[in-house]
Amino acid sequence: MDGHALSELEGVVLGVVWKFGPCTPHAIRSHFFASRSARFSGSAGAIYPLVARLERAALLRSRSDRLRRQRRRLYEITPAGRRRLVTWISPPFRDQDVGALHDPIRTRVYFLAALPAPERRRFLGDAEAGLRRTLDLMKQDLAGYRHAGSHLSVLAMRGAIGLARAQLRWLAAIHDDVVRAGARDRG
Amino acid sequence: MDGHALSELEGVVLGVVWKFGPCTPHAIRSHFFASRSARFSGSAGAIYPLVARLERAALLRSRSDRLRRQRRRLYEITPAGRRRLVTWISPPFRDQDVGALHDPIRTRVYFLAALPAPERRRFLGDAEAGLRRTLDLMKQDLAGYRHAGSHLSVLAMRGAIGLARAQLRWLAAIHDDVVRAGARDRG
DNA sequence: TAAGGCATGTAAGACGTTACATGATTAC
DNA sequence: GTAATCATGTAACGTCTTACATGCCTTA
Repeated sequence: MDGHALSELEGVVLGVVWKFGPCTPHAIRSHFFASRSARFSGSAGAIYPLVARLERAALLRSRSDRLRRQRRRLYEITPAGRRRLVTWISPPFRDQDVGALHDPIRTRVYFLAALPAPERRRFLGDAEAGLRRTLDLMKQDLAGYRHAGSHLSVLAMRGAIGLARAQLRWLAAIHDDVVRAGARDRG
Repeated sequence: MDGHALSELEGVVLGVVWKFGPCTPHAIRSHFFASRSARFSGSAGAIYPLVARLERAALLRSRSDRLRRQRRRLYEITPAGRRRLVTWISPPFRDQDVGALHDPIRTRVYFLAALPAPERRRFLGDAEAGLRRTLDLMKQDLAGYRHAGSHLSVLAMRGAIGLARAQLRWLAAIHDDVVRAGARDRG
């Protein structure tokens, strides 16, 4: 992280501190708790060592603070951190960044011939139900961001919603094929 | 992995061995090398210990083999492994499986106000170019799967292509907003 | 007064990756 | 003959998760 590239989590944390700082590590964690994406949990064991690392690299700086009698530490981004954030965001993109997205449902579809036809039907039904729930939650998030005037969060959320809709369209489109698929030949 | 749930990589490997087995660990690795998804690299340091683990858990069994004078080990799935695969594929899905997909481009969009407007334009242009390249490659993969008669691979690939198209539509839709966005207020 | 949110951290472990080391076989 | 591919593995490391430990503050 000193000479090397930032990890995905390091980049996001740097971005969060830039966008919402000065803030406590706990506040940073809250963003991950609130996120629909399960990529990172925002666990203490990840965040506290990470901000310490970023501070040692002079990308963040911190000061002690006190809220009532509650001790806490406020982090903010440094000019070097700001430059590093710009580099992290900017092209060129790595192949993995613009490559195929990872989708656990799709991964399982590759092996769906391992299930008997009724189970395959249940698979598709449950996946659709789960995606619809997620979609509803994301629509609520979207309304919240709109209300808060978080312009870029609104745009990003539209992307996430577009992906969920694409997943749902795909499930509907392949339904008949899947239920009939690969009964004897492993698909 | 004995009493616990299978990791994503363990599930996929079990599925690959079921679908293409008996096969060598090297052949398993090839599937990851050929995959458009960057979730797993198929590194030797992941695969060889993993198949050994699955064999200890009696989900795979193996036998020594020889191709010319090349020693190798062929793995195939056991009945217990087959049952475990079915469980791994089947609902109920975890929240993370039907939650928002992780998309590195979208992650960066949250912080796009950190870039000046011309850089934001370049960001969108490069992302679009990268996604189009991926899309083209995936279309070739699709044709290959069709030709090979890999029915479920065709269906899965249609899902991946649908997602890439959704990403491209999203980028086009937010273009004007992004370029104007959050010049002073961090978006 | 109990529950839950705010706040900071550490320890152990799971799970990957990168890099290395070795050797046989095939295609140019 | 030499480069690429097939083939098997190990060692060191990075990074994140789970679980634990502690304490303050607010609300019901």
